[in-house]
Amino acid sequence: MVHCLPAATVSRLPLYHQILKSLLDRGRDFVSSDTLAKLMSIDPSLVRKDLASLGSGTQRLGYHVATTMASIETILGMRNTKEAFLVGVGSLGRALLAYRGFCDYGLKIVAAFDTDNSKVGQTIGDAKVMAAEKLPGLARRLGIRMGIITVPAGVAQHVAEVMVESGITAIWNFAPVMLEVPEFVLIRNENLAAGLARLSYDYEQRLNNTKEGEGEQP
Amino acid sequence: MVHCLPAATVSRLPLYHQILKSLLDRGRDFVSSDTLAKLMSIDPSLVRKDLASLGSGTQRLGYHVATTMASIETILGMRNTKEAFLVGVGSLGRALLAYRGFCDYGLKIVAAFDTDNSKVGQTIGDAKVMAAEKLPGLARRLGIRMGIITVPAGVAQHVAEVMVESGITAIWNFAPVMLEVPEFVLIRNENLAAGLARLSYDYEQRLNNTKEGEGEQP
DNA sequence: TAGATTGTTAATCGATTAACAATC
DNA sequence: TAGATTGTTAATCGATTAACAATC
Repeated sequence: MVHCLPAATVSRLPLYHQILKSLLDRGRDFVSSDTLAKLMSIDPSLVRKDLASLGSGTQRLGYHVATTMASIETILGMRNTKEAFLVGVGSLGRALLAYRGFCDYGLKIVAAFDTDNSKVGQTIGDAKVMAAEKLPGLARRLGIRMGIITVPAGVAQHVAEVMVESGITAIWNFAPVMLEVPEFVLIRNENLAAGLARLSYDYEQRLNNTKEGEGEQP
Repeated sequence: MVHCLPAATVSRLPLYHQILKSLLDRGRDFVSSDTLAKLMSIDPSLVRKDLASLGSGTQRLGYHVATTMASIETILGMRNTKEAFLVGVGSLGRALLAYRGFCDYGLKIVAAFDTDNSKVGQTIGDAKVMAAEKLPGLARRLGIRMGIITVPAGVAQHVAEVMVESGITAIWNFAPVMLEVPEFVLIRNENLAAGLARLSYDYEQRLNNTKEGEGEQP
């Protein structure tokens, strides 16, 4: 393996990228670990450690914005186009199909699938909606390796199995289910409700603290 | 503070909840830490440690599905309704408005806002779309504390500031920007592109490994 | 040169795993 | 009772922070 960065570092790279992009847009050439750290609410030395692995720092000046962005893009594989199929043309599926931003990350959704025949034939974004049963044949023919699941929880496991049988080995899963798939299949769960629950917990927590704080005052 | 669970535990609670729900649907009364661990691809002792804080385990039998779910719901504050405003009725905003699942988590999106007048007046899900300038007044009047941002990156910071000025203290942010807000404001970033980047990295990584593996064979 | 800022090492912290006694 | 399974302690691992020397 050329790069084998710590998992925590990898999950911060997209955030650095995002910030660097906005700095680039504003015409900044260099940025310091301190500035980045403040924007991300983390420690400056963590920024330095993360970016040291990219080897793009310059003492006294900081990090060159464009170069650092480019390194991140390479490491994350944003520059290699990955063609994907999406299954489940509900409101979330539609939103993902319509979103233009993913192509910056090398993702190209080439077709969408749904069991609802009234949706078949529509075009959303760049993708045409097709009948679900056409997926296996097309996936094989086009050599598709990535699948996006935006179906309801109840059918997601089935969809995942069909995808795997059709040669798909990386799944971006938006259904709130833990999919059971063979070990060689990559899964990335994007559980919106889990994110909400997290926010909800912190919210609750703060309410309780405030109440207690009030109670403690004499 | 009554509960102050480790951050890692909190982020797993929604996943336990999700799995327990599907077990309940299938009529299971009890489940062991081993079974849960397998479904989540984590260590059984981690499951026991997480759930011990809920105090719902029964030796020899495992965890009572319904009771454990209920505890999680209480801890995560899923049972308290939180009224929210959503700003940005694009395709993602529409998807969130249309999604029925959030009310299980205590979230009720009571209104949506957009600067595009052609969208004003529409009803999506249970929410009516209103003109953006009405947000501050309404938020104050209704005592809204939670905001959902689904606008493009470029205007997200501005929207966040308006929200904060209007009394909103918890923000669920879907725009790919790190928002700068006062310390007392809770932020939960839901960065889809970051998730994609993560999957993309693992995908790339595997490709490289495979290639190297092949190369090494004599 | 002096000063700012990186890169890197050691120290700390928190999360996960392993092991096993407690118990239903 | 014997066996299964939790709860909990100690050990390990990985991630973050603090400190500072290297350097442009």
